[in-house]
Amino acid sequence: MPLLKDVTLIAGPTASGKSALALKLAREEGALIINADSMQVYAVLHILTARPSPEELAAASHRLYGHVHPGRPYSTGKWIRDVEGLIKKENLQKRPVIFAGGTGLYFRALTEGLSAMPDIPDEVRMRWRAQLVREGASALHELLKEKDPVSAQRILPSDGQRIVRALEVLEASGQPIGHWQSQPARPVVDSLAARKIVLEPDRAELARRIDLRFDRMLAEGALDEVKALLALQLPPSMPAMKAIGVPELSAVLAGKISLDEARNRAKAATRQYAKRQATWFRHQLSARWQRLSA
RNA sequence: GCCCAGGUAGCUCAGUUGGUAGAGCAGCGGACUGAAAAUCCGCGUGUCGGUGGUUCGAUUCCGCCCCUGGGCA
Repeated sequence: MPLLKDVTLIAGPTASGKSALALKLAREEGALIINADSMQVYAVLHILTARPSPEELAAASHRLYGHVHPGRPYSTGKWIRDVEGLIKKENLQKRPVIFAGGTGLYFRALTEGLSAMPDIPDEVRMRWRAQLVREGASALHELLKEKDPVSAQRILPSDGQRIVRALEVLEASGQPIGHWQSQPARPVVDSLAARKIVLEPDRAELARRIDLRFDRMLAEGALDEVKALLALQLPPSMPAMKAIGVPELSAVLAGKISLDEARNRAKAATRQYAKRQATWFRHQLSARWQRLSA
């Protein structure tokens, strides 16, 4: 599949105004907007993930928003395959496309590709994750040292998630994860031809916007949204259950903390998330990205 | 006005039998190849409310003052 050429990438921390910018450009250029945010893919969560409003959705074509059931395991790999499917199905080589979102890894997958790796059977994945919960990260790290010493050296004994990933890839494929990661990856978009924009707003200003936005989310019915999500009875380890605001508001519904407490915690969690995003964009994106302080 | 309890990091508080202090949270910096809104690493000097006194030395003991709660009038 040829690389997509007529592409705009808009990255930025949460609440930085990516969606608004994407919408403006899309209307000027007749472009299609594709979501590059790992949480906005989930159905049910539209308020808490700050998905575009119905009016915004009507003002331009949007794809890959809310298309995943929160109980379905999703991943960067699935997303990039969804993108490739869209490109084929809608013949996007012939149309300007805008990717907007806050998930740095998704942009990397777009511009550099993901190394081909085998799918991990759900059974294998669930088993290792359960073992992580039971035995803790450092015990699994000991195991990894025996089975895949190269990875064990690269991964800290406290980093449970990466340890489990290395173990499951090894079990499912018979090869260490490093073997797969050294395979050449195939990008999806032509990074040199693309217009690449990162929004980098002032931290204090961003914090103000985050506060206002979370208050607005509550006013718009975020609590009801969490109720609807909880009604699905998903394990709390599912990614959708970890969206900022979900654990906090669930605790309110369970009578464990006050709404005010939840409000403060969710705002703090959002600020911390924005900081991690800013760090990623600062160091992981190439110098060829245009950085807007707005 | 009197009595009691407080006043220590941005917040909540611990502590120093006198040798200028440390937790949680917040905040800041960083890592990042299929859960990435994830996962993980690192960073703690602050007139210890003010001012006098005792002392080699006071945030710690004593006096006075200020502030915040609560009680009594």
